[in-house]
Amino acid sequence: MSDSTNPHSFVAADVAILTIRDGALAVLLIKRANPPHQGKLALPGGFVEPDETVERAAARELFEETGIPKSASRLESIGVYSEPDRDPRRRVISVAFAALVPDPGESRAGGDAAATQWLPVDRALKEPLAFDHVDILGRAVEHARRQLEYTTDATAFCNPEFTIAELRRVYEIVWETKLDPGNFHRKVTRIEDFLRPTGETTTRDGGRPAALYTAGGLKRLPLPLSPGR
Amino acid sequence: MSDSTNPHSFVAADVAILTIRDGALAVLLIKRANPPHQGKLALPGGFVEPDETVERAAARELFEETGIPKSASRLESIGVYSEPDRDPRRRVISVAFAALVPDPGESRAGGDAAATQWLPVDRALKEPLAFDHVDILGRAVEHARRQLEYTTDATAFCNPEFTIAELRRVYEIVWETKLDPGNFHRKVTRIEDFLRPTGETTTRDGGRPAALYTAGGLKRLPLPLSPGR
DNA sequence: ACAAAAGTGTTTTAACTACACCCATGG
DNA sequence: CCATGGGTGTAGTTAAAACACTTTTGT
Repeated sequence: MSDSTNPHSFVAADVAILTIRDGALAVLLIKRANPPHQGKLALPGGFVEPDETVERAAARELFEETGIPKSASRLESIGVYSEPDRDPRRRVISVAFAALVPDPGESRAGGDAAATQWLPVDRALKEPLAFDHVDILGRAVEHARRQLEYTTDATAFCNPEFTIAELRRVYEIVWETKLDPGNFHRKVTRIEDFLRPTGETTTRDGGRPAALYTAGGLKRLPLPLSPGR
Repeated sequence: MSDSTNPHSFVAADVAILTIRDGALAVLLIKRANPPHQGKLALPGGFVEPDETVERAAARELFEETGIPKSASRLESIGVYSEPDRDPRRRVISVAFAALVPDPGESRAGGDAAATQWLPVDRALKEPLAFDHVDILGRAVEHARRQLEYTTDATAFCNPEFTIAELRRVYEIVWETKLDPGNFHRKVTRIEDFLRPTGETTTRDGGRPAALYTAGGLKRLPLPLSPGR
């Protein structure tokens, strides 16, 4: 670490809160009330306070906007955005996060609901988002797609108890593919500690009752779950 | 982005410069000349200047300490370290990078050579490094191990022209495994755009002349190159 | 009874492992 | 000629893809 002139910055945490809604990957956006970029859509975010880490700042934003505690989601750092002029008023370095959450439904617990909305990501990416938030969102989506291959993060999109078909739909939507139900079932149930059966069943998806599962302790898949090959 | 009180910080870029030396994964460490942690070993790093991005700051550190330009290495962000008390004197948020570079040999181009040294990572991880640099180094090594599975980053450890066996040794050292030479050869040569044959051969590793290759344009492997399964 | 979704069995196909074997050089 | 590492051939094993088929519910 060398000496330098005046190298201090504002550090912000911006969060792409992703969920699956109406059969599509969606992101929570807020309408900015103040300049810069007043009135534009933006990712939730805020400055990192002197006594908190960037992760805690991101978790705080997540909770404020959705009421979802960090423990019920997957929150991952996806990059640092530090172009000197990315904020027109002053130097702000942003640490970007992706949060994968279950669909919270129409209502949200906290935040000023009027100013927030869920938007399918393919539409959100065409919006003129504030700052470089289009870049951040793009990377968040890319990150989510890859994470599903190598980790158990897909379960973060599901309710605490879910069926294998619900989990499969997560993969199908995020990867934009069709997966064979039978082969998928075999594949995920064979992986040790990925899914923990509850013993309960449900018929909420119609047809034969499906076994319910919760996420097991596994975080990284021993073999990648491939989108297509 | 909400308003807040006094949320500005110093932002630093710290770089774990990794290479393969004497058959082991090694990291470049500097001996700190000034407090805090004076005299301790640390990763190269420095504050981000007002007109540069964190990536550029990391590339600058890399060049200053090794003389290696960013283009000849793989430089990747591996995380943000922001515990409020990680620097005892003031709030410093560090953006950590891993740089994968070919072995530069005994001499180094820039930097004050006396204060820098290469250390095998397993030894470095037992040293009392400054700040939270042990954590950063650990994550850098973990990152490198995973990157080798899914990307073509292994070529960054090799000289511009390398043989397939030299590439194989990179994998064997980083993954601490033995790989079958024949199967490895077939596997990597079959992947489109991974390796570009130069037409030249070398006998520098003994035995039958080996074809020389340069890195192709591919960045992500279509199928993971697995360490063991 | 029928539709719809869950879950299992079976055949085919592709990939990986292990290891034998040949090739081309230096000494 | 022999040692050394480069590279190819090949048989056996294993996993994945495709898809037919059985199971269990709601209506």
